[in-house]
Amino acid sequence: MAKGRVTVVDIAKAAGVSKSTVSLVLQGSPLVNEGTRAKVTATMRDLGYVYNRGAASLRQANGRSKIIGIVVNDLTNSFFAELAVGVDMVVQSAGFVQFLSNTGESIDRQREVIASMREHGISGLIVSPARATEAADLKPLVAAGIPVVVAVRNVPGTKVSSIVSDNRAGTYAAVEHLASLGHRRVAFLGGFPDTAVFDERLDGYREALSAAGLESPPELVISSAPSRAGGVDAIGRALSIPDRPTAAVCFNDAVAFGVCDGLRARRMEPGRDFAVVGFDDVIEAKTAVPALTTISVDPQGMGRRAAQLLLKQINAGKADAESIVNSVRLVIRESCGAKQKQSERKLA
Amino acid sequence: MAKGRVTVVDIAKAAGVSKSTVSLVLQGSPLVNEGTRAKVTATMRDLGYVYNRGAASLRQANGRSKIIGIVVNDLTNSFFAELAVGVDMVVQSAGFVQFLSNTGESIDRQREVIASMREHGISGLIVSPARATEAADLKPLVAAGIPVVVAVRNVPGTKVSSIVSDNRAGTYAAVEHLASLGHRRVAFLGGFPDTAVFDERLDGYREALSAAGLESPPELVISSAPSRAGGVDAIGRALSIPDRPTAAVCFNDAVAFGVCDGLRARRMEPGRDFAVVGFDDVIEAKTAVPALTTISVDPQGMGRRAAQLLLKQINAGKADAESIVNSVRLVIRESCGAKQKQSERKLA
DNA sequence: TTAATTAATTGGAACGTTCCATATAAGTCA
DNA sequence: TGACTTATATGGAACGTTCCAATTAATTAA
Repeated sequence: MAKGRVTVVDIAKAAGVSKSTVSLVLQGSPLVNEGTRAKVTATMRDLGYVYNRGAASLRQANGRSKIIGIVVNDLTNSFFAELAVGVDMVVQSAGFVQFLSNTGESIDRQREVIASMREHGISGLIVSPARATEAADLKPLVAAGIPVVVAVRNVPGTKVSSIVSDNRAGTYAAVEHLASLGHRRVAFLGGFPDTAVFDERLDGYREALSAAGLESPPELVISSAPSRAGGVDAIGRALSIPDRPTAAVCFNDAVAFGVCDGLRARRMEPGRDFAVVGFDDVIEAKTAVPALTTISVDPQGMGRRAAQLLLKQINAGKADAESIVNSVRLVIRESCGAKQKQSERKLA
Repeated sequence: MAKGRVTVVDIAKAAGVSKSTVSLVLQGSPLVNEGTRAKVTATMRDLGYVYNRGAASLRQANGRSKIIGIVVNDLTNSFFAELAVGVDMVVQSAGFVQFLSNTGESIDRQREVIASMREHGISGLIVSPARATEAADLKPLVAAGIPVVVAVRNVPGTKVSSIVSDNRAGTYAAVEHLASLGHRRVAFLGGFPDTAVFDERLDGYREALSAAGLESPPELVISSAPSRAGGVDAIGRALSIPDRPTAAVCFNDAVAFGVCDGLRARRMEPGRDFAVVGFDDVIEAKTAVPALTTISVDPQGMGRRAAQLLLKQINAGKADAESIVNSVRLVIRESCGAKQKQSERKLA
């Protein structure tokens, strides 16, 4: 029926007003008479008008759009998927829409998508950076006055806002808990040693051990891929050392699940024969058997907070870097054996 | 340093050519001399030029952009996250960028985000529709000539392209396999009965049973939420009926994991004491203990194919609906007991 | 009554790009 | 020589919106 798309001029013509008036209606300006407003909105509905945000933001000062970008390093990891969902929630209800891209830890891909997003005129960016992201990758954005918040992983040497979880406090609490259950040899399993997140978690583990008066021999920290397979591998090596650990705090939940798998493969039951605690509290942690004791970080909440921070900066116009650390909490379930100990105590 | 953003006019001025020439360079036109091209690209780099796609697609005929939209019903479900990743892959390498939104099964939210995406001028849409999505929700898009492909779930009565997996063949193969292992009472567990996907999977189950000469008493199909918790619930009910089933094909992997949990809670070992097969082949299926026998659907591949189909239609200009059904395959692991049977056979 | 105020509306210019038709320069052919 | 090509380069006009300054109409103040 229509030859081209319906524009404000078409609406104006049909409603018998000027395009300026239609524009005012579009923006909900109080300067327009209720009657005219009604007439115009009716015409818009009738003609099936769809707003052209591209044209709008072209005209608007400095081309600020209603688009924010979010790039994550691994969307197939449910932690980051949850993060994206959290961002989406607040971004959506603020009338923004999100460009989402997955880098799969590729720094080149990350560069590409960020460039592409800039071309599309994003007014802000949330990035969970790929490994080895440098400050230079984000520099042009901030130079152009585009607010950026990095999430989950920090980018060293960069002056942008960030939101990371309190990794140190998390593993500290985990070790403290295990020590209170009587464990004396606690391993740290999984993760790649070249990352800031790994270092922080390891630090918390070491601090808690020494605070509990326990030693932390280097052979008890065993790194591996931060995945389920990595966990299987790590527990295998952990159980082969002479003076076996009786408990482990794992780099993340994926590793912890792998550790459980590895234990079962050796006829050991996680929670009863060996205590394991994870990190992240992914959705499956609660329903797994045994339910995983872990450090809960609420990635969705983190995403929400990141988005709120970003929106604040977008609205403020000026973006002074702000770093927020997301507090975490130990949630005690079954895989650490605490529940079991408790029932034993009741029997005694 | 710069007061406003750098535009083609600035580049033209600095390079001593006209804006038209700059535009030609931008589009990689062969009409421009190599020398000028080099000079122009150099100036662009020097001045930190960033292309304004908004302005470009405003001018371009009918405002076709390099944006495609993807809306999924539940991004926290790794199946859909994988789907999105698959889409992202091909979309990215075709020079497009994706708007991604999560509806969380809310039809209102879906309407909002689709409207918002239209305003931003997407040139195509991939949607894994929320439950109860109607043809009317997609009608305006196709009327406007915007290619749409629905994935995973079909929307009845709509004339758009679709890509769904061969649900019937999947459960058929599962039942066939279980029957060949000697099972005579096979349950169908989990899922909501009001969906097309459920019906198709149930159909395949029934057909295979009758093909194997087995009966399919109604008490053996037990619906529940398509989640891990739903699985726990369903197996609980399944084991309480008089003539217990000895095997189950589950609505999806989440349900299957729940079923395994429920079995263990009753001191039954999945694979040994009860055969369970899932549907989807999520990443954890392979590494779980026991490894899950399931129907592999390769959501990432599905995403890739959906994106390819969409891009084809975008490039073709005209979009005749095409439906492709994604074939699935039974992958035999441990939870169905086949491996065990095999080793028993070897001993015999 | 006129002047001043308020309320509602409006035409044109601008945003950054692409497209079209035209222009220039150099080379080729009778 | 003049009339063609061919290879490059170019000024406007257009895309759909918003903003600004200006206009009209209705109301109030003096």
